Amino acid sequence: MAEQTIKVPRLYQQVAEKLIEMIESGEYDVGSRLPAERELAAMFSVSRPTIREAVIALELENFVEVRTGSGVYVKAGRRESGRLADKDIGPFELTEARILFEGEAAALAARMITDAELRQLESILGEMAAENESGEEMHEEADKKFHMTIAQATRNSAVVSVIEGLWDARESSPLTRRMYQRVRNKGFKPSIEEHRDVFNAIATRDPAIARAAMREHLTRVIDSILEATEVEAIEAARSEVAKSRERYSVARKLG
Amino acid sequence: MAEQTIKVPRLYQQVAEKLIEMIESGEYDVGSRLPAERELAAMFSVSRPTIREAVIALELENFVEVRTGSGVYVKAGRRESGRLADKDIGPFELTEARILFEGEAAALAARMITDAELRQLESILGEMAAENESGEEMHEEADKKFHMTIAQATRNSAVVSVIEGLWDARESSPLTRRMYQRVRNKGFKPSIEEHRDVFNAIATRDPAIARAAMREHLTRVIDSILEATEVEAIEAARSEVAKSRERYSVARKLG
DNA sequence: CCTTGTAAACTGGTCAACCCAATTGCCGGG
DNA sequence: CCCGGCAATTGGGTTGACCAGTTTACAAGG
Repeated sequence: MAEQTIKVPRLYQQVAEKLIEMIESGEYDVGSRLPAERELAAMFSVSRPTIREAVIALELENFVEVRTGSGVYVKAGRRESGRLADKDIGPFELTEARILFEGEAAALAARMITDAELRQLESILGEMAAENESGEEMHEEADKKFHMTIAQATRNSAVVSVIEGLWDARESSPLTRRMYQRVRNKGFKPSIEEHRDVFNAIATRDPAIARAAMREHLTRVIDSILEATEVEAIEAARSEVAKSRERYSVARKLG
Repeated sequence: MAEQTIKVPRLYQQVAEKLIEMIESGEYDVGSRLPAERELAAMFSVSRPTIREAVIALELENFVEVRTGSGVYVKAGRRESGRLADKDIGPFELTEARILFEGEAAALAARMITDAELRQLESILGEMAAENESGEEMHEEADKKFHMTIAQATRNSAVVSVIEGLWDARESSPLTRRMYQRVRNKGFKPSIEEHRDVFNAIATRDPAIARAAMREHLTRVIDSILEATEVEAIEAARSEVAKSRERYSVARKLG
């Protein structure tokens, strides 16, 4: 059973990935032409249809522009893994919002949660550990389940919807998807210890403690993303919360 | 010179567009399988590679999910069961969520807001007053604008999108809409004083003060709804309203 | 009768070779 | 030096075939 079905990404995705790397590394200047599809096919040892699929993927992400009969050209859009297309939400903004909102959800959940839900939460920690051990692919499932269970414990469907939306938003655009993928590839897995801390905090049924624990956990998530993506500070700088000292003080609330 | 050959969109784009239309028109339910690539190819009278390209486009935009050996399935995330809209969220849940989330947004906004935005906020107070005087219809516009301006001051698009979603959610279910209508009919208008308090609090640029003010404001909103719907609350005593009535006091005490 | 295997049918994944049309570039004639 | 035209190059799209997972139907076995 040591054998795991390693999910082989589709070929065009691998090719697209490599092409993006090449473009981001400046191997092809903006405005310059990429090698012909036939050449690329030879380079990557794949067929031309596969190359075409990859090119289309890059085209949809605004990395390149294809001119019929001429070639595919690197688009002007400021490259360097950063350029968030207007509409999509970057991982930092996303996680910052989660710090704010899930912190409050945890606080409310601490007040409302039932013993049964607490047991369920704890069992999810087990699942998470199991997933971390085995296939890397699934491990986010338990993580989501953990956070959603807390959300549901608030007994507020609006809260549940918002938090689920925030979670799913990471899959919303190819760009953010790639960023999270990068984080995963770097070996960052949801820390059991951190989640257990959150669990313990909620188990105290003290809102302030629960909020502080959740904020702490998500703040570390931001740190992970930062570390993994060595991303331009421009976007990260927007995250005031990440560097803020205005953390909720557990001690203050306890007194 | 005047004659320009209209650029014919690439074939895969045309196909992708048609497929999106079909999906959005509900021709294929979420979770259901689309016709096989070979069938689609026959349907659109194009080759299979072209269909594949179109499918990849939909996949990148999160419309569908491709399962090898099985088929391509319509994804849920995009619309339908996704957003807060048509989720049937009661007014109390909604406002409770706003207390939690907008409170935090206000706190963050207090730290981030620019002088220009502060001026804009203040001018919205003026609009609100004007709307209260004249037609009742419009006055919610200024109210929304007020809250959205604060959200935008956080410089976090995830926060903005969540708060806008929460606002629009009041139009989601018929029940919720009727309740808000009732509140308006009872003569409850967004209080300028309350909003000015929030404005002043944010102007101090102190997160804690801003959060408290926003929570206070929204807590009063819940009171208004409670008061305005008291009769209804008796009818539906065992459902939402009664439960929420006891609930919101919990949220209030969290801070 | 129900269960269980297993093989066939189906579906996406990929490849190879081919034709077409637009673009580019070279080359020779003016 | 300029310009027209032809040929090479490039993307756009097609056909047909084969492979590898999934699903399904059907028959053997309990």
